[in-house]
Amino acid sequence: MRFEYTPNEQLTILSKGTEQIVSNEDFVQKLAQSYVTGKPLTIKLGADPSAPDLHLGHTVVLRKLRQFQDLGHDVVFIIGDFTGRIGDPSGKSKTRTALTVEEVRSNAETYKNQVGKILDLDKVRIEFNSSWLQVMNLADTLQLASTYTVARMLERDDFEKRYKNQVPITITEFFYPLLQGYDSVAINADVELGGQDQTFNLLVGRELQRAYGQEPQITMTFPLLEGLDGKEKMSKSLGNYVGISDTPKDMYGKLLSIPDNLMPKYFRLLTDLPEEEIKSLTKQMEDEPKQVKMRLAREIVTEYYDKETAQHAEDEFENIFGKSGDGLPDEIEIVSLTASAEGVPLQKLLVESGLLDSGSEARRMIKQGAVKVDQQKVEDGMKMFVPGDSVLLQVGKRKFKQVALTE
RNA sequence: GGAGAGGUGCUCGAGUGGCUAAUGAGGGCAGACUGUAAAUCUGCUGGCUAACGCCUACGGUGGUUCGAAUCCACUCCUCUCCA
Repeated sequence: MRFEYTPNEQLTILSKGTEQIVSNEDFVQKLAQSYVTGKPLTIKLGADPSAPDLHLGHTVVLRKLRQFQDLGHDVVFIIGDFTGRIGDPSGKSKTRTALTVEEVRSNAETYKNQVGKILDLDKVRIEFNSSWLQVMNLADTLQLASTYTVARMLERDDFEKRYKNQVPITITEFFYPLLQGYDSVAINADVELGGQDQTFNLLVGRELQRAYGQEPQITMTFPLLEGLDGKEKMSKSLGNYVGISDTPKDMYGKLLSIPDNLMPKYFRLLTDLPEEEIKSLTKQMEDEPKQVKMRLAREIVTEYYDKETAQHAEDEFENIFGKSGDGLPDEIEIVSLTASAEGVPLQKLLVESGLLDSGSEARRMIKQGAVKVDQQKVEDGMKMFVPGDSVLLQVGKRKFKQVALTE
């Protein structure tokens, strides 16, 4: 095939937003070589099979992958159905139980649907790493293990930390980087992408490829995206994420709640705005932080939906939280519940409607003045509601339910 | 294999017989202030109950005791040192 962009142009596009590329010279060379031979590079991205809910944190890498695609390179998506059984040691994650074949399959399907919002699925090759890892025998495994030393393993900072702090590390965890690296060997990857926290694993891939007689891959890592709290890496388990399947309304609202200092980073990693514009927006932030943040939210919502939807989300947001609005979203879920003639007390209703999890919590919330009925604060948990009543329940600023009671 | 240390609520971490649903910090939630930002202040943060109160909880099982997170036995798990 013919590449539209020269190696240098490609390099410029592809380098943008990266944290680190190992190594730059090799990358230049690979790009040049593929340009000359007309042979696309094989770009690898590994995916965890257990978390099919993609959030903006994932999209940083996916967006880059899309650029590779647009430039004419081959993207290989590896579903780590086998490595998923070990679980990447990086966090506090404990060894996970093996997923069933069906679970993996259905997760992969979900994944595909979501990834399709960013990548051109027709041009993505999907592989399951169980297809080569499952069949390795002990001899193969030992050979793989012999390519790396304990000392080098302990270079990985989280291993080092845990070792120092006397936190257990299992041998299988040492295998994780090896297996992930072996994936690169299996598909003969030219470039592997990953978050900054994946640096070690990606580099192991290079070593293994060398050991198996291949040209080492280029590793391209990206800054980690902090979540809504502005501190921790965006993740589902921490609840500080914006899912790419979130409703426009949620997406918009969540984005407006990020700490100010995160805005430039979000613009840079999550939108296509040119650097100059991001700079000027950063400047504008000093005087009109809210305007800039609204722009950010609009940009991102537009990316996953469209302009009108984003505008609509903004209008609604302003209506709920703005000074002029009536404080209500335009769509409120309606719940029908039954009640006996003597009625149901408010605190029970809050639980039955699904707004709160337990009666104790309901009592607490009421006591703290967080509960409103038809926009009026109510502090009596025993306020009764009878069949025929239809009321708007609200807890805090963002939880609403319209409850209709029947006999 | 031997010796020692340790396993407490979402997390860290105090607590060595009753006053301990368990100090404190972090996190989270809610209220005030705001731009659903930051900072700050306040309250809440196992479940059931209108409430009094009741139930469940300190790795697991069993025991001592009027009473145990705290003592004993066994057991599982982790770490350190020695081999």
